[in-house]
Amino acid sequence: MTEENSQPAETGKDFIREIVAQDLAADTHGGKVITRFPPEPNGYLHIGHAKSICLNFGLAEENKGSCHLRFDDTNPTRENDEYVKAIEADVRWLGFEWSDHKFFASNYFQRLFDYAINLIEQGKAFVCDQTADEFAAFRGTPTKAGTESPFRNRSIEENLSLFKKMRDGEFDDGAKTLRAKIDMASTNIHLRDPALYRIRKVTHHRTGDQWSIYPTYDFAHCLSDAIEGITHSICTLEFAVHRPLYDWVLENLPLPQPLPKQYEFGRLNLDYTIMSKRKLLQLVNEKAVWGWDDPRMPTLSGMRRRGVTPESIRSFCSTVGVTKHDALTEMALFDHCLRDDLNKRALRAMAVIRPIRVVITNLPENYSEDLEAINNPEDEQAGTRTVPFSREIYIEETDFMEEPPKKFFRLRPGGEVRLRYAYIMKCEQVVKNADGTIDHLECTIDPDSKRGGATASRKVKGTIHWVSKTQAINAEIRLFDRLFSVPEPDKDKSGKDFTAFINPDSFQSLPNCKLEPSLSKASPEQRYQFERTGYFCVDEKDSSPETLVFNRTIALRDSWSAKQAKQKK
RNA sequence: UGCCGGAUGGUGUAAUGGUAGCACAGCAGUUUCUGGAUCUGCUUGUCAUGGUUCGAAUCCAUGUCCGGUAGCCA
Repeated sequence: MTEENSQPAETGKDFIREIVAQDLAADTHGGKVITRFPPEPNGYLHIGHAKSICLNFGLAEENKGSCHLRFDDTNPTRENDEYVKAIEADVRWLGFEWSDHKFFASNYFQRLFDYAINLIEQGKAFVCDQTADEFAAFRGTPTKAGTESPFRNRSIEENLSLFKKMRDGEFDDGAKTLRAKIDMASTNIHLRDPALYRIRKVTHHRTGDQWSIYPTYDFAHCLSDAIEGITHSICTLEFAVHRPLYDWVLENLPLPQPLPKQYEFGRLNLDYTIMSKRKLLQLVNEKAVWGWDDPRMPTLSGMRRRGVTPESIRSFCSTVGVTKHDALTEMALFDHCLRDDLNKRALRAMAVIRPIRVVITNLPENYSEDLEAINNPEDEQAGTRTVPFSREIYIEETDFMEEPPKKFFRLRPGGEVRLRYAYIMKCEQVVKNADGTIDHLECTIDPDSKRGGATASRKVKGTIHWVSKTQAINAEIRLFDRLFSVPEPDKDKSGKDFTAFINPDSFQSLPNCKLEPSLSKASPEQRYQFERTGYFCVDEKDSSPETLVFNRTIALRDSWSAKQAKQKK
């Protein structure tokens, strides 16, 4: 990561960096900063996770500490190894490395079990026979204290024996739980004797059938942090009410000091998309998208496939900052970070997405010429390339209008336009098919108007891109738009499901695009700007040398069509 | 209704008792062989009411609004 990206200069630290700096100054943790990114392997990572990854790994990097990648795999019913693999790949792709600090909560199952025994022995945990419904009914309400479970005062010996039987699979799923004995009258519901262990006779993706009981998040997470010597345990706002329980568990067990401390920040919300793993999974399962890596998905794998760069995601995360209140960030901010990065790194090329054929009548039949084009005006190192020019070319359908509006600077009957890197061209004739559609255009060029030529400096308002017909390569180009048609699809006032707002026009395939020949050797990692159109990359899954498939990562800013749209309104 | 948080332009953020700043978006220009990029300028803000203070976005009080929280999910 470049330093400019990681911290905006001259602006204050966010509140978490402030705390870390204070802890360092006060030597609270012996000068160490150890954070962790703790995904549950039950889905793919999305841009919201990227915010957390950048925070946790960034904090470690900035303070010469370390950040652990820890899989929070305490609920085997919905976790699996495919997700573990995908999560690792995504974190690496984002540009972060955990070296040998890869952990699984499931690695601690035995120690967690021993800690549970310890609590029982202290009389601070008990085995409860209540059903889930009874559990809920006895919990009380925010205003009414709960009622103690009738099993709360079992003897330590009985608890010990029962808990071991739970482990040994002697009871059915849900028949019993291990609960902390805290305070059924607490104003914080999470302190009303919360469950620590539940029975789940399910095969775990790592421990197999070794366990029939699994620790809850509240028991496993804080202890995992303590076991790993985490100094700052950073999570999202909704866990703030769990913090007293986090502290209670740690303070009641013999653990190395100082204990880790939990801090909460506001998760990333982006308009026109959703950030819930459950809902993203629903889109995948209901085949509303092609999969987790659909280019329209806010997942890291989807964004990668669309051509988004990890650098742009990091700069975006740094731009949105870290605060304690929930915010809804505009996608436009992300778009800006994306374009900003792509503009610097993308190789320029010419591609015609919706072709019209043009015959240049004042050129001989087999005319062919090589022209020099700049690969990236933002980066001289990128050099130049050769683009073939000939008697027949393709231009963009949208670059020609028979009856253009005012200020249309492109081609019109009798009008002139500059062909990028080539000649000034005049439209002489529109040749139509029997049905009235345009078959092709007949044009002439000014032969002295090439760069350096006698008439090169003639003022022509518009410059358009083109591709030589004989050397053109065919490709499919896929255009993507936002997945949802409203800013907050999961917050509908009338109670409609988020799927009701899926944008039906979020995907469009153009199968007959014409590309300049240099694009034949494009690789999925290389980002391109198709001049005047947008940023594109080869689809990592569906493209092949025989049939190239490009994805549009994002369109170029387009002040012309923006103005047109406004005038229509 | 309890408890826990939070509130700075349209959006995201900074200012840690001393000139409310930055970025995005928007608007108007400049420039251009990409209607991209660049560059310039502009509009818009401290939730409310009191209090403390020479001075308050910042401290105090009260209120308002918003979010979280009542899985054997994380």
